[in-house]
Amino acid sequence: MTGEAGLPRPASPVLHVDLDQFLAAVEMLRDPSLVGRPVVVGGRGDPSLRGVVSTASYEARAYGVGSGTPLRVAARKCPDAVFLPVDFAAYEAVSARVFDAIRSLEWGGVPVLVQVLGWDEAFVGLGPDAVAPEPVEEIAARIRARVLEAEQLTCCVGIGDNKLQAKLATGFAKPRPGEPGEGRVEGPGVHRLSDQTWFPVMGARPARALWGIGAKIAQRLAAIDVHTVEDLARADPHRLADAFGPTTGPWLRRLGRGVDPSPVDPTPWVARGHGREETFQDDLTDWADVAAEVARIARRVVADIHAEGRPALRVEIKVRYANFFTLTRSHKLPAPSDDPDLLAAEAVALLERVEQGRPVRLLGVRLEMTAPG
DNA sequence: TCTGGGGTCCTAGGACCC
DNA sequence: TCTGGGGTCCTAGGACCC
Repeated sequence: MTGEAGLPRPASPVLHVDLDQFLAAVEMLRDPSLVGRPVVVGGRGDPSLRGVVSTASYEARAYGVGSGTPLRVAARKCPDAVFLPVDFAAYEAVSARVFDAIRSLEWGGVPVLVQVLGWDEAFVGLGPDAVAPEPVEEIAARIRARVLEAEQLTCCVGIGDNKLQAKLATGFAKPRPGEPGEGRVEGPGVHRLSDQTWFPVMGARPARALWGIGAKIAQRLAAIDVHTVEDLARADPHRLADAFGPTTGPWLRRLGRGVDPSPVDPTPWVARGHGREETFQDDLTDWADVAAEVARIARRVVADIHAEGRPALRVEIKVRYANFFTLTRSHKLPAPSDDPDLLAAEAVALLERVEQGRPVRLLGVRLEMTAPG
């Protein structure tokens, strides 16, 4: 069986697992007194500093605080919230254990395939030739039970005929924030979308609801009179290709029709590159400081790529001025290098290609690595 | 009330080459 | 006379997602 692009298609349903309020939930496990309270995890955990919310607990979401809300705004909307800093190492450790627990599950006598998407999400599926004997809803229930048993965390599961459908189905399974002062309102925990229910459920929803369509693409679609998922499915493919290009156009059309030929790919993640960026609490005005900070950040990134054992092939810097205007400059190296002095000097040299003298709010350095192996 | 940090992929224009 | 046309590499920026 082949999909639209001639790629193998999942023969069995796909599941998407999404941990509930993950960062806040980990913090509640460490400090049970937080349970039931509005908890905001983000930045340095100090709402008087620059930063945004990474995860808000459902109690905090009831006050209109969500991912991406500036911490200062969150503190105004929900003054009683507990603010906590992002603890990368803690979430990574719990996340790894959760997905290991899911990987230990079998489905029809065969280990499941797990494709991790981030700290708190994964697709779960079977190989292309495997056939699941039991109803997929039973697997969903076993995943939720295993995650709860192993790590005392709750999660939701979406089921679909492909990854796109499974990912969107999870949204219907999720709890919702209640009224301010209340806790969460439980959702069903599991929801299933399929080729049969795609248009009845999704057709009238805005195209923006699709995974991969953001505000900008939605706006450009509206300009060619495509507003809903069904509009997108019915749109003239040539018109989409003209407006969005030969790759993005057909991909948008597939999104509208609920088609996704990509398999669940359990191959461990290999980063193309690593970068670090830093927003300064006070804008930098002295460009000697700017150069020194770029060199410092570059050396940290070099340490990151040393951990992978792959040299850098391209150096990129990012400069965000106080007015939020942001630009990047990059340079391909004549030969791969992992030399901290050389790479820091390359990063600093790129500063010569931006306008200097204006106050700087953020600096970033990114190193692209050679392919592994 | 200002707007994080870590990534990926796609597009588009110019350079350069045949 | 007017100024090919395709392919690839490099760079900058845009858009999206978690």
